[in-house]
Amino acid sequence: MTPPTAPGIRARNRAAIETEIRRVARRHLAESGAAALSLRAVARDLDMVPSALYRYVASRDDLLTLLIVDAYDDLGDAVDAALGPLEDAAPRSRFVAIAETLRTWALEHPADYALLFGSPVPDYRAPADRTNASGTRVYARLLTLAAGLRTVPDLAGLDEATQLEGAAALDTLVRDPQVALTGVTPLVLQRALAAWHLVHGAVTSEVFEQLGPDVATDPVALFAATADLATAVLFGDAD
Amino acid sequence: MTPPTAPGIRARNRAAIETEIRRVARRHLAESGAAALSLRAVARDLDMVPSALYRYVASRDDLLTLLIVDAYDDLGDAVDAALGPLEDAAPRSRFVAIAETLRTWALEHPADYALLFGSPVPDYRAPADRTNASGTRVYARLLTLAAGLRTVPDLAGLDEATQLEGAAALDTLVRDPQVALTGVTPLVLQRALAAWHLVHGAVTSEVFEQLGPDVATDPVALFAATADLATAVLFGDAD
DNA sequence: CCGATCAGAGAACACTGTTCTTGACAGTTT
DNA sequence: AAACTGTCAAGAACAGTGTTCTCTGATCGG
Repeated sequence: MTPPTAPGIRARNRAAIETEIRRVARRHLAESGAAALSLRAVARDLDMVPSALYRYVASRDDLLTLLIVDAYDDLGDAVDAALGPLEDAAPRSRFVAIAETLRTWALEHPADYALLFGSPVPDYRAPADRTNASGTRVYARLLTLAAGLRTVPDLAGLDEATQLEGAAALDTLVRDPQVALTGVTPLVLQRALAAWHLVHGAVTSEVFEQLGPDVATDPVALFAATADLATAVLFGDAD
Repeated sequence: MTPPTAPGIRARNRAAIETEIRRVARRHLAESGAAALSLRAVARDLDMVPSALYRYVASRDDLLTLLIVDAYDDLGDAVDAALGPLEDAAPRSRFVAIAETLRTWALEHPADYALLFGSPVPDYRAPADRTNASGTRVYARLLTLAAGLRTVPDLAGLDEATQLEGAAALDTLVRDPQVALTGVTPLVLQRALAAWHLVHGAVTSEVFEQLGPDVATDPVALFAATADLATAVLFGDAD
């Protein structure tokens, strides 16, 4: 009955259930947060007994890893989608696109954002071999933008020695062959990191409501100004 | 036997046990993180039965609130101590002092930092009436620094319209009488927030190792450069 | 000294993650 | 077609959790 090259009933069922688990788990994550993610609750939603879940997932931590990779990929996809139409645009508008995508995605998926960029889950370390590929996608995008820069804008009031020493601390990282830093100078990398930290700090503050709710009447405009500031830090009036 | 005005055995015991609970709970928090903070474990360490703890603490969340206030005050004290000798120093060096104190404190108390600035604990909202006083101390310090500024440095490459719109989003906040914003203009406030976000993003990235361990050979120098950048954003070459 | 108040103990309930055993079925091999 | 093998799910169990009772003493104010 089944075509000769078919995956087989078994394999197909397994794949179906695996995606189903992911789906339910992500829903639970969104609704109750990472710390409250319960295998039993997921199992209940799937009309399964808790132990049965262990056929598909090695442990709670393993499920968490799955969700982390999923979240990283979701964010990566969102960034790629935003960057697609801007392929030939100036680096600074590409940077702004990344920043605003990060913000939008974070506000839409606060639990996922917390999972990726919030406090680390205690006694859990994400296995690098499974998360790295997805986790570095956005950073890679950022680095390609910085790679085009040979110099860095000179802001009034900067202490040159402090800046140089800070950049020097990234020297070994720049030379690390594992990180594909296509000829970025330490100074540029330090600036790019700072720009990213600025964006990131702003998003975290808004998503986690660290300054309380409703700080700004127009959060979008406020963030646009912040992102604009970040581009000024990284690109100056280049382009 | 007991002096007439003595607090009485009961009251004294209670006070002693209350501080003891705080002490043990903070140790557990530091060792295992907020999510793993267990009332039963704390009780065990105090040679108490779990239910006895409920004479002193209304719930686990209540204990968490206690720890949050403690942490905020600890950070506030650290910042105040760092700022003390710099009373007459330039705002920019006071800003740097706040930034570096935040970083040092965060690295020394990562669990407390995660509690205050990391992902919010699910299904827990810190009761504002108990945390506000301690929670706003550092922000108040920051604002007094910004209050001296009448204008904001003009960075090359900034889009003026974007900046103005972003600042306008803070207009109602500036006018809010509840927040004692001693005459800070929206533009200055927006810049101050950005400077803070930059510092904050850098600290979070380092404490939570979001870019992996050992990004910089000299994290202190790297952070100094970041803080320097933040002062340039906020103060320019003023002072 | 006595009744009111409070501290702590102990048991219980409803949860959690995880492991082990056991029975049923699918897929493959003979 | 029969026998074997690996997979799946169920069920029970263990240790842990937060929380709420009830009950016994100790401490307090009058």
